[in-house]
Amino acid sequence: MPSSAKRSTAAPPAHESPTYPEREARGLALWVALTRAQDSVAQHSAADIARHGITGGEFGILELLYHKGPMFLNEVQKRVLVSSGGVTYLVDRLVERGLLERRLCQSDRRARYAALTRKGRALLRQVFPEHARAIADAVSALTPEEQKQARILLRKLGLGAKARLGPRPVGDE
Amino acid sequence: MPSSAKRSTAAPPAHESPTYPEREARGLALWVALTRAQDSVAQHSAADIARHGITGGEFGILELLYHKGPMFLNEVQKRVLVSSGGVTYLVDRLVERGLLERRLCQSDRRARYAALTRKGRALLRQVFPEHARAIADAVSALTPEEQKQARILLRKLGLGAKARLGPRPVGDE
DNA sequence: ACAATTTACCTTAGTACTGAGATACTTAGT
DNA sequence: ACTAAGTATCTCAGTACTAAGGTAAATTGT
Repeated sequence: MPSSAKRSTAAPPAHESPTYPEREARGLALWVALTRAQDSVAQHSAADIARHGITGGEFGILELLYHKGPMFLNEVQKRVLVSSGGVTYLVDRLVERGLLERRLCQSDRRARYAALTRKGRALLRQVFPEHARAIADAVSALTPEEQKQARILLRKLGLGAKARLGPRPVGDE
Repeated sequence: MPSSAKRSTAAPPAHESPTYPEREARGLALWVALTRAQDSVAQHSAADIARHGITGGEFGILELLYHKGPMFLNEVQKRVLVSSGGVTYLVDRLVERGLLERRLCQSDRRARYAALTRKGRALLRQVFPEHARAIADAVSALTPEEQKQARILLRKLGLGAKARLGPRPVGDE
């Protein structure tokens, strides 16, 4: 039964890992934990969403419109984590399924806004509470207090990291 | 200059958002903060890595082998967040670039292990410390104490969520 | 009024994967 | 030895995007 134990007699040679200064080690450990946690919860989310034949990106748009109401596509793009081409692609697919409508803006003919159809609204009214429960279950390893604390820390982390993205390093290099 | 302000006279109608029980609202807020934070830091990581013409997945494998030494491909697959086909694909590309070698296992001819070439090791020796600094910068909105706390919470969250994935809901539907 | 710029959205080509199934080998049982 | 089952890896078709560039409409400056 120990199938790979036998093989390990021929396993690659041992190896010494380099070490890093405390600041770097701390940052890396946080980054790894952050990615692993996100991935695990994302799998819960995706599994729940997939039951309805929708991808995460599609659900993001549906959910946004369900909660915030009809919205111009450029505003949609700012709020979800996909590119502008991605919004077009996702909205196309949702329109094909009859969950979403594109409507023209009268005062600006470049602009369109997206709105849920009755069918889309009905779907989300049914699906979203279940989804919320699935997410709440997924994060329930943390107590309510810990969840609040984690949210505060993550918000600070996320906003800080985002702010550091824009300003290009000028000067040396 | 307020370009979209004009348009908002024709904007979609206001809308009432549904509300949810506290437990769900808390979980969703945490999930959003988690995803946003991960995305922002991931952009720092990707930007740093891209300077060397490598993707995140490729870097993950290189970094793993750099720190842990040669390893069987199935072990690699367990440690990075990609599928088995993905590992093959990524390793192929790294081999093509001369950064990695596939070696046969003598006692089990099904198995192969991957090892950095001298060139790969040299690349990572140069690149990884910079990368560690980039990540440390990206998360530096949190104090060292906050980073530790966040790491602990995220680890608990991630492991808990992962543990809840396996057990399939048996029974109805 | 007219060119230049900006903004909004879409199209196209390409990328980095995933998932299912195929292949090749090993192990266990008879 | 032969069969069955298990494991390690690869192949290939398909997916969900991204990035760059294009078109149309609005805005600005002259």
